This record gives sequence, C-alpha cells and structure tokens, in this order.
Amino acid sequence: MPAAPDIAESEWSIMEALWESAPQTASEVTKTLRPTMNWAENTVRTLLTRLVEKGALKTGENASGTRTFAPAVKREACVRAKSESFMQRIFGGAAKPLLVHFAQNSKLTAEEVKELKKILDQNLNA
Amino acid sequence: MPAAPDIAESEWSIMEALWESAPQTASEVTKTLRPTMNWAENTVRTLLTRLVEKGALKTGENASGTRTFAPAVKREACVRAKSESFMQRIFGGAAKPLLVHFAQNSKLTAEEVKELKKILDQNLNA
DNA sequence: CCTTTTTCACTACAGTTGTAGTTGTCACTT
DNA sequence: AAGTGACAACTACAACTGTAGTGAAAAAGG
Repeated sequence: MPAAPDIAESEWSIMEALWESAPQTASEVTKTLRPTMNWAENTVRTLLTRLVEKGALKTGENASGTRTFAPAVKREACVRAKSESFMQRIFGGAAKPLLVHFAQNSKLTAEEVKELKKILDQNLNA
Repeated sequence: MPAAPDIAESEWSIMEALWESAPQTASEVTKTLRPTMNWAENTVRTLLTRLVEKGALKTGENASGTRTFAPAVKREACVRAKSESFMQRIFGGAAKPLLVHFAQNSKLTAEEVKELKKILDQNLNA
C-alpha cells in the first residue's frame, strides 16, 4: 500500500481526471481537462510524468500500444492526507476548531445540517 | 483593508508567533520560535522580510530603535482565505463533503459534538 | 575609543511548481 | 518515398520556498 504522495495543485487536477476515469492516455487527459484548464498537451505530459515519478500514477498500455496512466493511490487516501496536513497547519491539528470554522462560515441547507448532525452522532458511538 | 496575502508554510509559523503577540523584533521572534522550529536567526529574518514584502506584516520601531514586526492582516482573514482555497481544491468548493469528511475522520468528545450541533443550528437561522 | 554583539541588507542555492518548447520517432496517408 | 501528426523523452526557465551565509553598520560594553 503506497503512502499518499505529495500532490501539488495543478497535479491535483490531473489526478481528479484519472480518479474519475482511468486509464487514459496523455492526450485523453488533455482533452478531458481542456474545458477547465486549457493546458498545452506538453504541460499535461509533464505533470503526468511528475506524478509517475512521485508514485501517484502508474502506467500501462492500451490496445494500440500507447502509454496510459492510472492512479496508483486512492483518492480517499490523498484527500485524507491533504486534510490532515491542512488541519495541522491551520488549526494546530485540532478537529473541533476546524469544524467550527466551516460550520460557521458556510451556507448550508436545513437538509445538510440534519445530515451532518446525524454524522456527528454516528461519530460518537464509533 | 488589505486582502489576505498568500502565506507559505514556514511563514505561517512566523505569523502565528506575531498573531500571538506583537510587535516583536526579529530576535524576539526567533526566540519565540526556537523551541518549535529551531531556525537560524537569519532564516527568521528572511521570512520576516518576505512577509513584509507580501504585505502580511508591517514594521515599526521599539523604544531602542530596533525594527519590530506586527501583523498587517488579521489571523481570521488568513484562516478564512486558506480554508476557502483548501475547500476549493480538495472538495470542489462544497462545504458539506468537507464537513462530512472531518466529522467522520476525527475523534470528538460528546461535549464537542453537542457544541458543533448547536453551531450548525445557529448557522441555519443566520 | 576599541572590541563584541546585534541588527540589517544582500546574496546563495537547491528543490518544487507552473507552464511550456524542442527534438526525435514511428506510424499513417497521400 | 515524403509529409503529417501523435507520442515520448528532454530541456527550459522563472517564481516561490526552505534554509541559511556574508559583510557592513550600529549599538553596547568596557
């Protein structure tokens, strides 16, 4: 089980594309991201290469022998790692102030509030 | 009101020290941080200078004419900025999944859960 | 006043990130 | 066979970060 590598901001977009659907070739990823990022294909290739080096992606080949890319780490694990480090840096590692912050500074629907309260309860008897 | 500048990770430690107590001279900050960071004084000075350039700190002078540093931006504003960008990058800008994530992945006391539920309620009629 | 200590202002330098460009192949297409 | 276009492998390069070192000026101590 590979530890979640450190994924930079633009790299994260690449990962999202591949978590969404994998494997993809470099040009497929480029097309996938074109609407949002409008990157040159070489930019995407560079990011893909870096992510492979970091162990975040692994490569394969499709039927026509073109290199494909797929996540080597689970999104959930990466989200957890990023979240952990964020909580550490900004909230001194404490979950409560973080939750307070977001509970106060976000607009939530009644439905969402209800759901969150339920999850908090489940948190307790876990 | 100056917008919250982009504060890097080691810079954040400096800011914390000054949000905690300001103004401080460079060597005071160094001493304040010595237990946690053990940085060379020059390192602290470099970071202070960069933070001044970024507009995160402003300088003054103490009684003995030595330069002092103090926050030019409120901690709360910076926390909000960092939080906003984190939520954007990792949770696509949506507060609910973020709150769900932290509500599930943190250990909370019954007391804390109660408090959070209250805050969620306050969120609603605001 | 001369030495020691502090403070300041620069400079250094490697690693990471964002964002490509260049060159060389190889497969396909006239 | 020669041109076109995708693909791969390198190279580029500036800004930002982390972490200091150097040298000069100023203040403090004797």
